[in-house]
Parts: sequence; C-alpha cells; structure tokens
Amino acid sequence: MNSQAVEDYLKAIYKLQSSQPKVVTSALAEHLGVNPASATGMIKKLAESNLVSYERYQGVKLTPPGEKIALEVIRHHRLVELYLAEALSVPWDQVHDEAEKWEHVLSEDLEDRIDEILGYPTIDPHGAPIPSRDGNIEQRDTNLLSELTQGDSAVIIEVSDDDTDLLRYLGKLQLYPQTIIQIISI
Amino acid sequence: MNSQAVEDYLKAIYKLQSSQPKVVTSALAEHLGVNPASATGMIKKLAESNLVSYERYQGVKLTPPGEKIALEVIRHHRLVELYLAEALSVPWDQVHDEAEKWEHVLSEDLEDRIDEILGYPTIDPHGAPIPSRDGNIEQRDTNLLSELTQGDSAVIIEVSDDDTDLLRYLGKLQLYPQTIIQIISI
DNA sequence: ATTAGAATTTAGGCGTGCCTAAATTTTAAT
DNA sequence: ATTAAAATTTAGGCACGCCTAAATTCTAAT
Repeated sequence: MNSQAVEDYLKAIYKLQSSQPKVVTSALAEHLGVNPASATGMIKKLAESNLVSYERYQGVKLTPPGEKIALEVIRHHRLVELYLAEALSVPWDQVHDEAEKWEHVLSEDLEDRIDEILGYPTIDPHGAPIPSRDGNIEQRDTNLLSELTQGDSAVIIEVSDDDTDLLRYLGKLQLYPQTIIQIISI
Repeated sequence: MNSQAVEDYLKAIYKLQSSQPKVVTSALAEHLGVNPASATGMIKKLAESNLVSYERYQGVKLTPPGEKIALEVIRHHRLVELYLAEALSVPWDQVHDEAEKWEHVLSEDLEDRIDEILGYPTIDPHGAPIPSRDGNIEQRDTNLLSELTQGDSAVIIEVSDDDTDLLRYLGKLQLYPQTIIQIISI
C-alpha cells in the first residue's frame, strides 16, 4: 500500500503532465502546497520505486506503473465525488475537498459497490472522465473557453474541480457540464 | 485536529474502561496491536494534552475532554457502520474494518447528512448504541450470554463488532440484535 | 522482609514527510 | 564568454508514532 503522500504526488504529477510535457519541481511543489526541497525528496523516493523517471534538474515524468497508480487514485476521487453529489446531496463545490480525504481510504470492494450503485458512470460532477478499473481514461478533444471568440457556440464539457468559489459562481449561472453556451461578448 | 493515532487510543481506552475500572498499559497496547513501550509514549502525550489522567505504573483514565473526543469517534464509527450496511449493502461482518478507516475522515457536514439519511438512528448494526452529537450515550442493563442458564429466555441486544469470523457465524444462525432466544442446553 | 517474576517505563533508534538555509546547476541577458 | 537571477538540490533538523533492549517499579509468594 502506498502512503497518502505518494498517492497525492502521483496524482499531482499526472494532472500537471496533461498541460506540460515535463513536470518541473517547483510546479509540483506549488501544486501540493509544499516546499520545493520537500518535493525533490519525494521525487527521489518515487524514482527509487520506479514510479517516475527523473534526472536531476530535468523534471519528472510518470512511468507506466506510476501512471497506473495515479489513475487508480483519480478513479477513486471522481467516483467518490459523484457519489457524494448523487447519494449524499453534497453541493458540487464541496465534493472535491471531501473526496480528497475519502479517496485514500476506499477499498476495492467499496469502490465496486459505489460504481454499481451509480450505474457505472463515465464522468464526474465536473465533467471529467472517470478512469476504468483497468486504468483506461477517455481522451477528448476540447477547447478552452478562452480560445472561443464572439459569436461561437459550444457545449461545456468540463470545469475545474478544485476552485470552490469559481464552482459556486458557475453554479449560480447554471453553467454545468452539457450546457450549451454562446459567446455574446468578451 | 487530532491525529488518527490519538483518536484510536482514546477510542480504545473508552472501550476498555467499560469493562475495567483502570485501563492498564499492557491491555491498551494489546488492544491496539502495539508494543507496551509505544503505548506508554502515547499515554504521556495524551496526559500532556489533558485527554487522560495518568500516574506512572497506575494505568490511565479518560478525562471529560478525552471522553468527549472518544464518543465523537465512536459516533462516527457506528454511523458509518450502519450506513455501509444499509446504503451500500456491506455484509455486517465487514462493516467494522471499513468503518475503522472512514471514521477518521468524516467531516461534520457529512456526518449530519448520513445521520439524516438514516433517520437519526440510535443503534448500529451490531446493536451498539450510537452516541448523540453532543456526546450522550444510552446506558443499558444487559447480561452476558455466559450469565444465562438452561431454560432462560432473552433478547439479543448487542454483539461484538470486531470479530469477523464470529459475526459470519452468528449471521448464519440469524442471531441478530432483537432476536429472541432461549437456552436449550449449554 | 525478601525476592522472583511480571508489568511498566526509559533510552536510543528508525522511517516518513515536512521545514529552512546553503550550495549547486541551469537559464537567459549582455 | 561571463554573469546575475532563477530553479533545483543538498544538508541538517523536527515531529510523529512505531520499535527493541535495558532499567525501574510493582506484586505476590515465601
């Protein structure tokens, strides 16, 4: 069993990898709210365990086993988020913080039960894809809102999950995933 | 926020206090699967924080603030046990182990939601009373099965929650709380 | 009252994951 | 090519919670 810290690091590296080719120490440390020196220490440990590839000063990248674990954690996280929203009526701007804690204590057995109750869902409350049990995750071709211009129409696919204030604001405007929008002015 | 270790120790002391007036170091260590020397260390720390009263070589006793925390943890544990059994169909011999992990990450908000969904229950799946939010717990006058003799009738009030094999066996015999039994032979 | 054995505590150590401060390496400007 | 600034790593420390081994204290038998 991996420690919570290891799981959090792998998850963070996975997220940062999606926008940057090489994940640099300071970005990782920043994302985790940790001192860069601490991140270096953990990176060395992860490299030791063959969960990331790493060369000094050159940033870090998940290995296949590292990515597998990251996807398991993300699956837990997103399933829990959806379960909290659906079964326990937790507001969508709060599910992320709760799931951050629950994802680390979810047994495989409970994961399966929740998955079944939810009807084997594929997206979480923020529109993010839920990885399958065997570690596959849907790749999508989407645009950022900032890439659109006046007059464009679009469907909201996904919103960031970790900004409570932003989510509360979007909720007020009814801007949930699947909503159709049109850019009137910028 | 108290660490998981602190919560586990307080809960263990609370449990042991119900059968022994003074909780002795070795019993506590044994219950927690920890070396007696380690228990001594934690006891000193708890005494430091005024959660237990303690005199060297004389055993340990919860102070009112310590008992309050213990009851909160027990409330979490028992609510989660019941929720797992009711909402997620987890077999009654497995809910204890799952709840051991979940009890430490349950927010007050989620506790309230679960409590409401379950209809403000007062006993858990093993028949144990669930403390109220403000730390009250029902005191009951019960007999041990071993105190009964041939011909006696009785109602099962509570069974121990942490022996998976025993619980599976009792389940097979349908010996759940509220079941009426009669002693035929010993 | 003495003493053997049991229980408990103290002493010293270890792994994890964090920190700050200092040293090193990279990068980008001149 | 040099150098200043930024990024990263190393070094040394700390808190937590566990361990083993050794010392101390208690208990009960004689």
